[in-house]
Amino acid sequence: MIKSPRGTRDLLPPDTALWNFVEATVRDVFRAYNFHEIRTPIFESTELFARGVGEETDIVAKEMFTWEDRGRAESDRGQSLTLRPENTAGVVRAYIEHKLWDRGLNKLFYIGPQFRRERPQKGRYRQFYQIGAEVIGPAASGSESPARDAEILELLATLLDRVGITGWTLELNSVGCPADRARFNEALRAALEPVVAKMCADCQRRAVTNPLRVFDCKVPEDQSVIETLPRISQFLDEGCRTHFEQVKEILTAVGVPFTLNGRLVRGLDYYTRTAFEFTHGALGAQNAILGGGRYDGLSEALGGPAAPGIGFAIGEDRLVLSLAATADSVLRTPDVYIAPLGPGMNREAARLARELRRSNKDLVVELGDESFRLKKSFEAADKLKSRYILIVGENEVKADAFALKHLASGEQVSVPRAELAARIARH
RNA sequence: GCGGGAUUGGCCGAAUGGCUUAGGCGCUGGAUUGUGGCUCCAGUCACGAGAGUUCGAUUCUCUCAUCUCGCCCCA
Repeated sequence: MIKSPRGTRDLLPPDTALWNFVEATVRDVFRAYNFHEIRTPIFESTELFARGVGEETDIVAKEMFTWEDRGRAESDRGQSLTLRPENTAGVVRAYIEHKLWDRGLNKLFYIGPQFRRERPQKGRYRQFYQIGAEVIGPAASGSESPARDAEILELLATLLDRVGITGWTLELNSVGCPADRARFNEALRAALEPVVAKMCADCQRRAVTNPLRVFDCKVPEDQSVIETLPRISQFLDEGCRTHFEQVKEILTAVGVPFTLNGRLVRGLDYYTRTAFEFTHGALGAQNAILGGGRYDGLSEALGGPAAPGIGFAIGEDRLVLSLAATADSVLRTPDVYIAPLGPGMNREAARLARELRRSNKDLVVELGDESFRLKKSFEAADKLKSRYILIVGENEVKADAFALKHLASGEQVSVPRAELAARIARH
């Protein structure tokens, strides 16, 4: 049997109803904040990710699905292409390519699949879905303002509430500018040198490869040492410090709760200043339901104009996973099941179905078959959880009035053809 | 890439070195052919793949695959 590739999965009903509910709700929220949708290709030139995400990141170094194009045209042949492992680089590429700043488009959102070749786990797949948004534009558009950071975070709090996620935590930090980080890294290495020998094997490795990651350590014995290490907050320059203060002030003013986490560091090279994560307890080791931050230098790194930006990506798989609601609760069931009774009734049933659907586009109409015995039609209507069953038999056709039965109450009435749609509609 | 745990029918879930091997849900049909949801009856569907041990394996061993929980990293 051919199975779906490792780390991929089929989403089936009723789960798809839950996914659609999430996406519809999210679109509503984005609309209220005046964000507009962008759809970028699911594969891009490999160079985009190498430059945009960072050569040294795990994503680029070992997790991308990459292949070489073998097109006929000289321009295609040999080009290295990659399934997108995240969507920010693609959005910024499009921003530069189409000069979106000239069109006043600076608040964009996307929903779509991303690909990383990782070991699958709970809430981690090789094809996974992200819902993300970016605010990007020339500094004159206000894109650098702490007000944008706060608005994004407030939007996220609203979004999670609307979707029905309870018990989330917003963790907040500032990772400063590249210059701040360089000085911090230096100080960190210096501070680690005398003590690293006492730490766990992972930390000893991190101390060499990427000192920032020492803060991710969860080994209890190492915590006391980690507490003594310098924090990024001590290395922020005046501009970054003020920026972060203002973000916190606005958040407090609008009433979005947050926790400062001086140990929060982001994995991707392009992040600057504000960094954040929303976590949820029900997710095990992958407790981050979404992550994001500011990336003021990304556009320039990709050859574009200076364009400060801030964005986030929600792991949609993880979001759905932490939803308390069951898929059944958002699954729409039929309003009416039409039961053609006996030979020749399919035609009349089809006409009725068409009339009902045309007269009220919100009605969900399920059509049975004339070969069914009436008992079987009832069973089918019950199984589908239809609200009404509409019987289409010879008597009804003669009278041009049809037996309509409410299945839950058992109440049955004869309804003239012209009144059917109104009768069935939800009140 | 590295560890631990799993892998029984459409789904959940027992037992067992040989004697069809549960139970529940589901699905199909029936209990006299224009009225269901309850009940009853009948039917339906399996031991992840390969190799080995054995007279014989779903049950023991090994390898692989997949899933899962961690590490790494991230959404």
